[in-house]
Amino acid sequence: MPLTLEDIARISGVSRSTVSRVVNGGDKVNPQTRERVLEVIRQWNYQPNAAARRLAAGRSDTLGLLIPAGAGAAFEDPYFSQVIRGVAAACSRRDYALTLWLTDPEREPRVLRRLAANNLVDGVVVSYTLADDPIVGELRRGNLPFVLIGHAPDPAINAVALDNVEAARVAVRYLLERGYRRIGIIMGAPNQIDAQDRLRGFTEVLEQAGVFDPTLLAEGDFLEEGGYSGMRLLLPRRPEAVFAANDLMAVGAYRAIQEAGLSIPADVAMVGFDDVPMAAQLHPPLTTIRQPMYTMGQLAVERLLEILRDPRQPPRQILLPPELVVRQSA
Amino acid sequence: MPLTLEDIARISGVSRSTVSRVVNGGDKVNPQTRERVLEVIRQWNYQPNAAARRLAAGRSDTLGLLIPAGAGAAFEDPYFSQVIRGVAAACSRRDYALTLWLTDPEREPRVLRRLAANNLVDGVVVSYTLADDPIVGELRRGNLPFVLIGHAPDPAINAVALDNVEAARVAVRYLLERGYRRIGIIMGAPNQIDAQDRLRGFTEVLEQAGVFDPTLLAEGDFLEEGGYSGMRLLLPRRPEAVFAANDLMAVGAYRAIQEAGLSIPADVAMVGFDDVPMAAQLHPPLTTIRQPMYTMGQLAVERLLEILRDPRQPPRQILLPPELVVRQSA
DNA sequence: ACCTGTTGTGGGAGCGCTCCCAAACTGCTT
DNA sequence: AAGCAGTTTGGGAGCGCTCCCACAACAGGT
Repeated sequence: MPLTLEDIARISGVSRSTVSRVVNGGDKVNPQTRERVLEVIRQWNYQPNAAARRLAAGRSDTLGLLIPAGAGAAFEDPYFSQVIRGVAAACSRRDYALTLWLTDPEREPRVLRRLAANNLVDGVVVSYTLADDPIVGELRRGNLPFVLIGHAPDPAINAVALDNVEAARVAVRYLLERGYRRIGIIMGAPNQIDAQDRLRGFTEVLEQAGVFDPTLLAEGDFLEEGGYSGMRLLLPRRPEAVFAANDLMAVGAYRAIQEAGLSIPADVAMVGFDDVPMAAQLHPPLTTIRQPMYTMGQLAVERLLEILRDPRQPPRQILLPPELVVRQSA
Repeated sequence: MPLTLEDIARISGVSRSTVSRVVNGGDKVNPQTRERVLEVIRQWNYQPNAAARRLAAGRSDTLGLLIPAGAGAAFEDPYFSQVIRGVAAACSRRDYALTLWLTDPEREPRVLRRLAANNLVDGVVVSYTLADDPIVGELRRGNLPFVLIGHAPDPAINAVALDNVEAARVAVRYLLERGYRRIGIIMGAPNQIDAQDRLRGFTEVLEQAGVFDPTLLAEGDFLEEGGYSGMRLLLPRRPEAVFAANDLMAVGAYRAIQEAGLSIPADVAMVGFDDVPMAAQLHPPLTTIRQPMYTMGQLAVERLLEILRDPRQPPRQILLPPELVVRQSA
């Protein structure tokens, strides 16, 4: 049986309260007493019972990470792994536990309500990728502190994101500068908000340059497969360059291009999005927009902890600047 | 303020105990009473407080997943993402929460002790990849139910794993059958148990065939970079085929081979290990050993739940058969 | 000598549940 | 009419902590 606070108190000859103060880095404890108690704690390897603490204090020292992409196909995308890594690393550093919820989007509200009512977690980082995801409304209505990651819908909401519209602009401007005019896109899954944003940036720049061609739009799904089929559709239309809305689709696009006996970038130039680890390993190495998923995960946690410390803080959007990583595909 | 059991009891005109019974699918409740209470619960959207439940029942409905690979470099490997996915999916299906710990191996015992003393989790799935990881001893000494994933060190321990030795044999035998004789290996990180096992299987088969050549062993690290440098070392020794101890290194090896102006499999054949999603997308598509990480994650959770249901069950090792996926690289 | 403030400590109450045992009610037998 | 088994319900105790208030001890100022 694990020891309790009371046990430690008895052993070290003080009261429950004093031990509690020591454990919680309490303020008003005689240094000698503190030392004595700490020694006992060390010696007996006492660990406070988290459940009791939660119940009594209404605080769990646990954060949640909610990824509605589900355990489904979308999880192939290294994007989510990197986000998880970042969030987990930050939690671990801050001595918070991390509860992970990979849900289907439909089950999400249920999960959320459970989390909130429960003080299972003190706050939650939510990956926001689905356009019109009702989760945002749900979160606002609830009173569980949260930070969105991936998209910042509204300045009144805490979020960490890349400016996807601007990022797409950067990519397309670069292609224009390199002299490409017939520029196509393999779009992301249409219900994904990043996909919509990237398409918007893409369209905008090309229209301004007067070279927008709607026949060079191909639907995609953010997966390798969609990149492949998107590019197959695009190739007969002879694009000089193609912007893939994420790297995974760029991989598929490469496959289609190379199967057609064409070469990158001589016949078709490519720009991707995300800069997943694989991107640098492709042939030729992929020029892409870097999205610092790992860092975003960390930032989201830091922000969340700030909010927990001082709940009255005004909301803040942390928008990271897009960065173009030029390699050899464009 | 969220409602409590007591509130529901008052509203529906019964006692705390009765509501508790209803909530927990209790046995002895009058069907009409049950209906009435359920209706109130639904109407007021009552959610039991998990912390209180944990404290009172000593059960948390939460499983832990411990990955000592850390938030470090090793996490580049999709292996871990897939395991996480599998575990998360199974937990979600069984209505268990999942607490994720990506720790440095050194911090791991501390985490573990915290988990155990705490009833933070009912049980834990532990990724076992580091040879001589003291965690196994630690787990045995403790009384937190656990299942290892990735390697099964001992029939007395619950584990889900692939037989890595046999898997390597399968790969090498295949290469021999195809007529290759100068067969090299890019080994995994030397402190990883899978790396050792795979090397063993590799060596064994070649020695039996009388074609083992110790100059065709190259050190690796399970990362892309190590695959690249390993292959650079190997190439001057003119191997006809190379077995990479995981797919990520095969990617690096491809890069080295192609940079050298050689072709796969004509000049050098390649076999990988894991069958990560990327494997099928390489040029040429990689022949590899499939390791069903996602399934393994699920199986580990199922097994853990079995143990929780009946703690006196004899331990069981679930060993999955290796499967060679023949594509075009060998 | 008194009061005042400061520092350190102790213990009661309570967080929201589960578990257990006892009480109340039912329907049936003798 | 009393007795009994079986079913259904109620309430006390307690899980291990935190929070709050009370109190003890001692300093310094009047």
